[in-house]
Amino acid sequence: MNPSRPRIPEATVARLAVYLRVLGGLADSGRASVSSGELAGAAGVNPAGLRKDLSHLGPCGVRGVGYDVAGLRDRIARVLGVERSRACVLVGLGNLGSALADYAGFGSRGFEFVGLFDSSPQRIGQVIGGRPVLALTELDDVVTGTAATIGVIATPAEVAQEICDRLTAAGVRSILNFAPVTLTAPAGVDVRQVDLSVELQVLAFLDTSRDAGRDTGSDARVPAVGGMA
Amino acid sequence: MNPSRPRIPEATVARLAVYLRVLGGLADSGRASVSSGELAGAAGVNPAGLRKDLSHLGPCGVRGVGYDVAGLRDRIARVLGVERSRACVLVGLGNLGSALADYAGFGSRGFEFVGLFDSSPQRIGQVIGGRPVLALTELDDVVTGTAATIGVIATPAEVAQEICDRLTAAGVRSILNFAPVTLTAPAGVDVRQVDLSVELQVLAFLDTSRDAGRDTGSDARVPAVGGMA
DNA sequence: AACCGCTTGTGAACGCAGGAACAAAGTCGC
DNA sequence: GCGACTTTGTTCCTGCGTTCACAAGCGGTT
Repeated sequence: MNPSRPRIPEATVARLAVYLRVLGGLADSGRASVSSGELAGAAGVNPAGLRKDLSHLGPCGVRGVGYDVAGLRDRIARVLGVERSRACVLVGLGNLGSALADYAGFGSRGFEFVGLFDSSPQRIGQVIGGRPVLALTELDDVVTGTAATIGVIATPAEVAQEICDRLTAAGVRSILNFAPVTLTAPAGVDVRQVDLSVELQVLAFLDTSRDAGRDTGSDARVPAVGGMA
Repeated sequence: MNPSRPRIPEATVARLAVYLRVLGGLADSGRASVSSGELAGAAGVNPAGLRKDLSHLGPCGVRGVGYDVAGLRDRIARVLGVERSRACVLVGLGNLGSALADYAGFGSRGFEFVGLFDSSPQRIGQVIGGRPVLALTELDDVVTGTAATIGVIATPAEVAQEICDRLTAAGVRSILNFAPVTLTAPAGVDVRQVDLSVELQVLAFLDTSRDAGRDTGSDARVPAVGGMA
């Protein structure tokens, strides 16, 4: 209940980001206030769970009325640390990296790519998402110069660990890795892994077990797709 | 412990997919057997947890020796339902969709895109990842004709729900959604959400709480940048 | 053939997340 | 001004996931 210090469960943080997106949409459509039930419905979660998540921020609603859309949005943004723009670097501009660099969803949510890096001479100098692709040799200078603390790895798996080492050596402390390898990073560095094929394989398993499972399928397990992934 | 039927926790399924990837690498490098400790290290998990995960498949190791790499790999692949190729359709071939269509990691893990769809006339007819982009009007015929059960949505958020409806109406029962919206699907359809900006926001939160949390950072004298934003 | 070391598989405890029910609080209507 | 309704914030409880620790089993060695 302490508003800022006591650590918030990671699952809650992931949902807060979802609430933030929904609130942004509501604010754009002119809504002034919203109830927990409606917000939970739009986010795909349980209303009680949503209120519990918000309780980690301290009281921020008005009983009998609901939540102020803009106020709650700003409060969540502040807690998540996205109320100010954060500098990120992106390494690897193949298909996936280019998609990430050009993804408007990042810029609109407080993330700015201050450096795009690739090892291929063919890609260096290209402009993707409004920024030029730089050579890997400039990585260290850019990271230290911009004080970027977030790095995104979209390279082939073979070089991902090396890039991770260089990023951490340059001062990056949070890494989002799309390469299908398990990275090892020094203590104090957070690494989040997004493996697209893992997501598909989980789907395949659910599909298979549904086909084969006419016995268990009685209850229709609806796992309340909690889109954290 | 029942080898195949009793439902395996979803968290375990996700890790099994990671083990499968690691085992594939070990098999390629000629390794014949591997211990739980080594495999856990390569996958970034606890050895005891790994053994518990594998226990859901029934006994599949040899005490005192370890696990047979190829045998365990095939067994996991069979449980996950990826030992045979699965037909998938992909809707939305912007930057992200094109990256997905061209991502070799899918094909090598038992997923084949049997149909790429987009609404833009400019993209229809283009060949991406070896397959032509089709018009959305053909979606229903392709899904029913190929018996595809998995659909991937990489469209703008505005049309994602409509695509979801069309996919489920055509018979798709598993959906991987990259659009930043919460989809509602009929019961019996699994939806997994991958929101890239949510991942970054979780990183931002960890970063912020680390900056503010002077208690945890006891051991690491992080010289790094002088912390002026 | 028996011992010993190594590794798996499992049982138990701990902590955490999720869900439902209840009390507090504020607003709207009369 | 007062009552009733609405909605939040909290508390309890149930279940799951994770971790630790130990017994069981197999191979190699003497």
